[in-house]
Amino acid sequence: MSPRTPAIAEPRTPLSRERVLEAAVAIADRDGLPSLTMRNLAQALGVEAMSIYHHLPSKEAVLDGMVEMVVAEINETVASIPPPAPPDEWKDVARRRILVARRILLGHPWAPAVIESRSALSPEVIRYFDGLLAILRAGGLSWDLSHHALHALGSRALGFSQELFAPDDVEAGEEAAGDLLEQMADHVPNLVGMMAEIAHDDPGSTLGWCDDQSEFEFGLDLLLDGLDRHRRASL
Amino acid sequence: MSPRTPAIAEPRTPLSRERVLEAAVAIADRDGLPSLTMRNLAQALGVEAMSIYHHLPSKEAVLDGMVEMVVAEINETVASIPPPAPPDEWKDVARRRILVARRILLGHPWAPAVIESRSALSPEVIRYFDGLLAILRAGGLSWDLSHHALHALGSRALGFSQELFAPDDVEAGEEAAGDLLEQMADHVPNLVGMMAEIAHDDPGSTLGWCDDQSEFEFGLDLLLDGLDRHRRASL
DNA sequence: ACCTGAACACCGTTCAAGT
DNA sequence: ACCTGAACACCGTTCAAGT
Repeated sequence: MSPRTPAIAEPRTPLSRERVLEAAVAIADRDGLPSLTMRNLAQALGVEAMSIYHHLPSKEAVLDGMVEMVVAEINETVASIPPPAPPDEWKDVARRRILVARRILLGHPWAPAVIESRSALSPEVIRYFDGLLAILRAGGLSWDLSHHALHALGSRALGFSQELFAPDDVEAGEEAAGDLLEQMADHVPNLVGMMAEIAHDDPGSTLGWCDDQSEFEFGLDLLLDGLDRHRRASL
Repeated sequence: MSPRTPAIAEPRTPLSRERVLEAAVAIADRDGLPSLTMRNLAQALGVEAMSIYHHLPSKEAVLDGMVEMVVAEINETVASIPPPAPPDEWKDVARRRILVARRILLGHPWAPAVIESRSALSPEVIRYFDGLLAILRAGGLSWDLSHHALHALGSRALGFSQELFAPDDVEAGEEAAGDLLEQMADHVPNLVGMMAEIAHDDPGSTLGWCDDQSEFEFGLDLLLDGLDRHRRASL
């Protein structure tokens, strides 16, 4: 309109690797991973799909970058956790670190699957494990035991454990589970018994009867306690 | 050639759900999951892609069926393992069952990822867990502890734990890992130290320095031992 | 009932062209 | 240097048609 308005039609902030990755994370967070297509991503950025390839070489690179983004957030957050003072505190410090990672990952439900699908190792993930390793060492675990510990914890170290019975729609999932169990009741007497017992102890919990958070912590403590027992046995 | 040869041009065995799934498993075993396309699968069966939809409603259903196939094989194999006699043997029986599942899964490298990607629960997987639950109960674990145990074991109960540092090409992966660590040496002193120590203890093991099988067993025993301690504590 | 061919609505990506 | 439009080589799947 005005005479000296630059002729450029709304160039806005120029595209960049950072902006692309932020938009990608936002789409996956909001609409789920299947909605993350190159065309979709471009549209969110107000740009054509092919423009992205000027900043990232491929969609795989986009996924790699998204993981970096999330794990970088984890690394920044855990950096403020103080290191263990007496060796016996290593468990609590490792625990806190892992639960912080978990809290952040809960905001990015797509992240576990994507992290596990990466065959290349990511610098940020490596940094995370290096920090955890520092805690194990400070806690008095040998190099060998620390190595075993990283493997034993696996993705749990990053705060997630891919649940085998995790329907994407909780309500429909619970109903389907109920139907299936009822239908197979004769073939799966133990599962039927278990569910009956749990429903008895905690009525009204047939829906959402598993608390993911406390199940995660139970498994985590099982591993941390076992590792600490190994440590004490080797003193 | 001969006069009374039926006019049908080599109909062979008619297509069936079973045949489709067997072919699908074979393709994924041999060429990897990305090679499993509907067109590819049809070609292996000597048929057009659309013919498959007469026996399976979708590709998702094909993947579901493939999981059923593999876990059914596991269920058949573990069926011959005798149940625990004195309660204290439950750990060994559970261990044997899980390692059998693992051995079978090793023949189907695509299976872990596909199993974890299924949101619907599979009858064969449910049967497997029901059998494991029977062992836990026979071993004296309470319903509640058994429930925690299933969650804590998670996919480990089926014999796999998705490794975070698992390159698809081992040789290239090890080299890339070495390069990356060297490059980030200042930022990841603990990992560098760990690798140096392990290389020192066991020279010539820089390549393939992690024995997946023994790492799996270490983590498994950590969990089983912890669960058994809970059991004894509750007596 | 079972299978087919063509077509549709998507993908990620290459390439030559624009500014 | 950065972005675009058209096109390519794939996907899974629908549909009308064949036997």
